[in-house]
Parts: sequence; C-alpha cells; structure tokens
Amino acid sequence: MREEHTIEPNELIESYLANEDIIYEATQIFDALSDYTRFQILSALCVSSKSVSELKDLCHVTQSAISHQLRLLRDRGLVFARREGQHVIYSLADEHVATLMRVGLEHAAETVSVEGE
Amino acid sequence: MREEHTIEPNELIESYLANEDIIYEATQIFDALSDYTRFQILSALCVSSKSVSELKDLCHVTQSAISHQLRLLRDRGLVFARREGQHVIYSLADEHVATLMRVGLEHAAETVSVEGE
DNA sequence: TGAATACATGAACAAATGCTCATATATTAT
DNA sequence: ATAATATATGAGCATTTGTTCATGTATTCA
Repeated sequence: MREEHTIEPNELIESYLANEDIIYEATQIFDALSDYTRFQILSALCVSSKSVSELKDLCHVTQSAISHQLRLLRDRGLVFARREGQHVIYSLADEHVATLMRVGLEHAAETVSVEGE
Repeated sequence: MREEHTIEPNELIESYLANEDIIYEATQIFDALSDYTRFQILSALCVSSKSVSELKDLCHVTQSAISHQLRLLRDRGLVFARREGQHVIYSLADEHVATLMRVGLEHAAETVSVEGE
C-alpha cells in the first residue's frame, strides 16, 4: 500500500508559507501537542472541561507539573480557565486543536499497527 | 466571535486514548512539526519532492543542519529518500502530514491576524 | 586515478524543556 | 481568625534539542 503519490499543489499552504509569523505560530501549536502530558491534558479537555485536580488524576503527574503545563497552554491560547469556587476549570479554547488531534491520532494508529505488524 | 462552545464527545479520540503507544506516536508527529526548520522542510515537500541542496537553500540553514533534520524525519517515517545521481531526493511519505499542516496553518493564520489586530 | 560536488554523520556545546521542591495565593469551612 | 483544600509559580536541575565543526562516504567528471 504506500505507492508514490503526488500531492496536488496546495495553494493554501503556499500562500501562508511566505509569512514567517504564521509559520512560527503554527510550530507553536504543534509544539503544544508534542508533549505526552500536554497531549493528555488537551485530549481530556476535548471530551469535556475539567478542574486541575481532575486533570492531575487523569495524567498521573504532580499538581505542580499540571499547573506548569496549563500555564503554557493558557499562554498560547489553547485553553482558558474560569474559577468555580475552590476549583479552576479549564476548557479547550480552540476547535482546531480537536481536529489536529483527530488527524494525528489517525496517522499514529496506522503507524503503530503497521510497525507492530 | 469565540463564545463558549461544546465539542461533541469524540468517540475516535476516546477510543485511541487508552493506547499509550498511539498517544506517544501522535506526540512524535507533532514534535516533528514543532520546529521551524522541519516545518519549512515538510511544507516545501508538500508542494513537490526536492533534493537536499534545494531544501538547504529554501530553509536558509547549513547543509549539515538540513541533513540532521532529514534524518530525524526519515527515522520517524515522515519522509523518504531516493538517490538520483549525485542528488538525494526527499519526498513526503504520508498524506496525513499535509492535512496536519493545513489545519495548523489555518489556526495560526487566525491567531496571528487576531493578535495583530 | 584524482578532483569536485552532494550528502551523511559523530562529537561537542549552548539553549530550551519538563520536572521537582518549596512556597505563595485564593477559597471555603470551622 | 485558623485550618484545610485547590491552584499557581519561582528556582534549581537533569535531560533533550538543534546547531556547528570536522570529517566520512558516494557519485560524477576530467
């Protein structure tokens, strides 16, 4: 399966590639998704908004580690937080993120099943 | 324009999230796209296959830097190489990559235009 | 065969990353 | 007010990352 295929010239991509800022922003999103802990956080938030402690339990890391990663995700505009009593509830801020994760997981699922032969 | 929205429970995502290997593989793809040089390489290859020296000129980095990054991309199965005389021609190995870049660039374009107000 | 061109690769190093530990802040309950 | 719970954050540290420099290999041409 994987024969040599031609990818039709992608005009969208070409038009953006001239803009350094856009390329940099794009790499920042992918960077956010490139860490195991952050990927877990974001995918958990894809399903529903969650408090810091819920995320901490789901990801099996310390509270501090989660908070540091949440700060990074906040700074990059991928999640937003609202306080609710003692808790702070985080939500996905962007629908593109869910799309990216879906496509990334599809690719990953194929790769894993192929190499796992 | 960004009101609070609900993301419908994504069954695909949920089904993959149990598998650690798949999550790890996914983060590896995103990691490949998270570096400026690599992103340039991959987007150039989205348009058409290219030799190492063509990529070097496009990305404005040294030949060594390009080769090191190409090795990483090869190891992760995102590109493949074929020799053609003195040249080695690199091509995209996976169509998912183009999709990911397209979505990432769309997100980035919105973000940049919003913050640039 | 020898020189030139194209590409690959190991070592080294500075910079970035992700975590832990300690501590600070905010909210609620007593 | 005090204690308890939930979250945030700075400093420090080990690891990873991306590059450069030097050198190695492959191919073509004279």
